[in-house]
Amino acid sequence: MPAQTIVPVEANLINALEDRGLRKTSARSAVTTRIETASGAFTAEQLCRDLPEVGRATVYRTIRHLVDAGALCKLPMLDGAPKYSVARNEHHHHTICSRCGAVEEFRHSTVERVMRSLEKEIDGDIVGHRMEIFITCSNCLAESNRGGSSGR
Amino acid sequence: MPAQTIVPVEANLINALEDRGLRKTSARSAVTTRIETASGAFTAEQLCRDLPEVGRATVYRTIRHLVDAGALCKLPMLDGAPKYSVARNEHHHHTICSRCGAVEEFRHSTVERVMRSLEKEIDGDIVGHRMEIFITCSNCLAESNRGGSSGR
DNA sequence: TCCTAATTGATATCAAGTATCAATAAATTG
DNA sequence: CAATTTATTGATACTTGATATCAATTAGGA
Repeated sequence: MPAQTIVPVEANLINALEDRGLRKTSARSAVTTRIETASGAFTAEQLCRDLPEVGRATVYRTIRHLVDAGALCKLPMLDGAPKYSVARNEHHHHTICSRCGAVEEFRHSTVERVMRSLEKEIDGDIVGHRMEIFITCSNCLAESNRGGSSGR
Repeated sequence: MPAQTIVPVEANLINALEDRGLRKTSARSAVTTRIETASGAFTAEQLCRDLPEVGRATVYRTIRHLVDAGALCKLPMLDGAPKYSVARNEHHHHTICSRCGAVEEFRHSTVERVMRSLEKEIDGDIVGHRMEIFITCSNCLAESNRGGSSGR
């Protein structure tokens, strides 16, 4: 058992698949490393376009596995296809820039505390929650200050 | 101007359309009264099935108008088609029963207060937010207590 | 009533995503 | 390491949800 065979912890996504008893294949590695390399949230179609060597069905299947494993968050958008983002923290929420679509993760204890206070008011058992904050991100703000009305 | 011509305030949805300069047609009335009569949230396809006399395109168009007018909320679901629910209060959130799909509206000042405290922490300008609480509603709880494991 | 612009709805089309299934690749076993 | 078994792949067809087109129809003002 040489120390070299220890898998680096950064390889999160492919591990999440192996933990579920799924085989480590080149297609799945291509998908997971692409997700880990690229920055930020993405749609399934974007991934397909970025990885023409991997079949569409496989891309969709791999995404589904990752969501089932809790390694990816599925974010249904008000219009168009859902976005996916890597789940870095156990429980968290998202900010979504309504101008450029950038998604960031955040967590705040107050939100969780509010949930607990709502339990009394809500008729039924709370089993989960979801919260998205729509923002204009600092990049987009800077751009509109700089460029004037050019911000597409 | 006889008093009789005053429109009852309950006819909310068709009014919302007229307020936007849209004509009051029989197709639109059929859609809005169906929405007002039926209870709870619905999908576009459900409406189409309930109103075979109205064309699909018209159903979808009318829904879109109502959402644009702020009279309907569009709720993207984690899977499948979005649901729509009548917006009774200006600003509110939703509880969604993950067993039967029932949607209820709620509002709570604490949630809004939390939003204000998050403004300091978030990089960018907050332009809105969305929050859904997933519950097992009291009906479903009662049913599973009564029927045992029959809960579908 | 007449006129014009808005509306309708059958149809075609688009987009996102899933099912099928023969060919292929991974793991296992002898 | 070869043989065997089983999971996986991906081209294709299909499903579903929703929108575009456009001739026929209708609402509502003049």
